[in-house]
Amino acid sequence: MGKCFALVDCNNFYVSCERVFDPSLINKPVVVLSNNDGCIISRSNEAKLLNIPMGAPLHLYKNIIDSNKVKVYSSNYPLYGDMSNRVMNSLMELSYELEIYSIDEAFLKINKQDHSGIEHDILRMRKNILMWTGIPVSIGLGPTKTLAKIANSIAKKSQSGVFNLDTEDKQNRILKNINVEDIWGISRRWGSKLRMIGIGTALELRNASANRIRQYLGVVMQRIVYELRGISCLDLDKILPKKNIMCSRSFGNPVNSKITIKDFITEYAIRATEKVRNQNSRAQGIYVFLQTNRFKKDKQYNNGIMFGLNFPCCDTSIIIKLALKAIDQIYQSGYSYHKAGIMMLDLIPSDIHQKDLFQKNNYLLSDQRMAVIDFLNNKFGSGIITHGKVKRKDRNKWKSKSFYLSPRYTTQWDELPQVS
DNA sequence: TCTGGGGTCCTAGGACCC
DNA sequence: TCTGGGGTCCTAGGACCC
Repeated sequence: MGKCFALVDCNNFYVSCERVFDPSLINKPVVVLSNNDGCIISRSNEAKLLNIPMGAPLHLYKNIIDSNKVKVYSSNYPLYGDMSNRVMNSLMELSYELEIYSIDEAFLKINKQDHSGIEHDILRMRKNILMWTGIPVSIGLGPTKTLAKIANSIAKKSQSGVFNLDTEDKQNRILKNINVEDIWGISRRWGSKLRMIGIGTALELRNASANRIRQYLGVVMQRIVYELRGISCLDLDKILPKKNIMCSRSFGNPVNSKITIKDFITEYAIRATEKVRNQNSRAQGIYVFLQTNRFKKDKQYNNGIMFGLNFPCCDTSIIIKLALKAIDQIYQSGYSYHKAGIMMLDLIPSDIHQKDLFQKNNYLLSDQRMAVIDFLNNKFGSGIITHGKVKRKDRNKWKSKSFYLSPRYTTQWDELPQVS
């Protein structure tokens, strides 16, 4: 018997997190918004039934929301991140190989020779996750990741929350009803290309000539064909450190002052560098960008600049200086800015030291300083130790909107301890 | 009035090298 | 007069994911 993959997907994850801490939301239509309260990015089943689409701008659905008393929440990432960790930890219970694919999804690889007990184990795991974390999950099983993904979409609609797409019989039956656009890795563009050559369903794609598909659409699509046939081409991805790390946000209100933009970019630089240190990396370059609002008819301006670093770096104060220099170079007065961001580029492991002894010593001091800051922020709440540049004054005026924010139930201190 | 914030991989083409 | 062929690295852009 071959491999078996499982895809575990938290049902309506952000909504489910809110429901854990406010059970009155159960069985009611609920939506969670993107940063800045712009779009709807998570919907309860009840909200889906009201035909509120994924990614819909909130303002276009105000009427439906009001008339159906849909509960609306701003996104609360500290809460969702913490709940995600709890779910992922629960998944380790069965000691299958695990790949955390996103905040609300994970693949498992089951290497047992005998697959007969799997469904039972998986059903029990699902029950435990619900009991331990309060989050309902759906689990799809299949001989490849792509088939496990499809199985998951069936599991979501099933009573048990688990579906195994193991036999050819089931595969024939299910794939016939899956549109190509709904296959993992295929979206609108590729979908319409496939339709142009008469392939509209997963079954038709599975039965197509792999070589012809490769010629026409490349290796990625060819792999999908094999995956649909049950020949595994995509293994679990090891949790590799990220190669780039970004921090960007749109502002709550248009900004035209350079000072304010610098305040924001400073914040983003602090966050981004923190994330880089968190995965024990250093950046070899940064990219800073600034944008006006493309949905408005205002004068548009959109620019970014890249700086290489002389040596790999994860020191916040150095990155801040560079990011501010970048703003000096790309900022143009006379525009209403809407969004800015910083990307940390070409990350490499921090233990790759430069040979130069002098540099190494520099790292030591900087690394110690950063470690202290990270430790205190971690222990006493993010932002308790910060860098002199961040000005709190007037900040709320441009801060991302989140009118509907729930408490950070699992991570917030009621009172911050005093640090002198 | 109001439209998210992250990431990945692959390919084609140019520069450069022997 | 003749003006190869193959390899690697880098970058920009396109496609996808949640």
